[in-house]
Amino acid sequence: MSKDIKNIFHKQGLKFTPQRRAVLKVLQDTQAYLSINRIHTKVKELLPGTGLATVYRSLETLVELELAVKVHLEDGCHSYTLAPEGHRHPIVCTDCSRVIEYTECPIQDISKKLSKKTGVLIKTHFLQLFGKCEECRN
Amino acid sequence: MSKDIKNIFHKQGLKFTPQRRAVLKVLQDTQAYLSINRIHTKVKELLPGTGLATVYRSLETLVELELAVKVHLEDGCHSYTLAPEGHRHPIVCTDCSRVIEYTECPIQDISKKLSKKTGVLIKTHFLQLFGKCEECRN
DNA sequence: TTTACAATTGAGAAAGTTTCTCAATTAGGG
DNA sequence: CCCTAATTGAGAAACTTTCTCAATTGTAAA
Ligand SMILES: [Zn+2]
Ligand SMILES: [Zn+2]
Ligand SMILES: [Zn+2]
Ligand SMILES: [Zn+2]
Repeated sequence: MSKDIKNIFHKQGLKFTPQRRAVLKVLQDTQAYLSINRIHTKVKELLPGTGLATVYRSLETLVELELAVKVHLEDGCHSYTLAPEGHRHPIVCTDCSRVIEYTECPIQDISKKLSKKTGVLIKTHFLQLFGKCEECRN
Repeated sequence: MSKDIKNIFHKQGLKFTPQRRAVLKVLQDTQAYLSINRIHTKVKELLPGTGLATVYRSLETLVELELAVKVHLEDGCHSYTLAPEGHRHPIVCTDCSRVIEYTECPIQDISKKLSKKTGVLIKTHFLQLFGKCEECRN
């Protein structure tokens, strides 16, 4: 597993540094959207002394490698989470920010229709669902 | 038309100031996503001397009144556009940032199914489609 | 294992974005 | 035409993100 990820870095001529490892581990261990500052805090628990700029740079790298995704929350803050495998969309609990992935994409089916109808050649889409999870409803 | 909008402000005890008028007009005249700075520039053409903070405040007010919506672009910058009537989703041209609205929402149909499946009571969703418009493909 | 080098890091400066403060101005009801 | 609360402009302040550079460190090759 870790070997695979290591290779993803090495194939791009990138180093698999402790800092990048730590950022990735934080995302893996937290199935939720995390702001930069929360990621920084958690990373420093694993690797004291890690700088904020490094967290920014690591996240940028992880997104380029498609190991993480940048998401957009309504309050305006950018957050990050582990990249889903395959084509998936997140359902986010607005209370606890837990993320549940789901695989049924209703967009792909209608993309072609919409392209014809609107004249816009649709390439990508961004979809997030928001709600309240079971635990938070008690 | 303008009377209606005026009333929306007055019903909330808000003033329909020249600055707010100008911000709204910029959004109305530009069927595209606009960054704060571009809005500020265009507003100053209509109303020289308008401060940046006022643009921020006006946009916040317009969003509260549901006359505008805040959107999220992949490069990270927040932008604004005129609020769509009813439930709609935007198709954004990644070249010219023109916005085409479309009304067929594929999410509402499957919300209930997903709620049962995942245990998350789905309340809202955020959907943006990206592509290349006819003009930009030439 | 050791060496060599390009990639990466931490620290702080710098740039950019958003919010806040407050005196002066103004829209709009009466 | 007043009065008053809402709003504004200007700049400071707070916050977020990027940049710079000397020092460090993974990693491939020897
Ligand atoms: Zn929850
Ligand atoms: Zn999809
Ligand atoms: Zn276009
Ligand atoms: Zn919808």
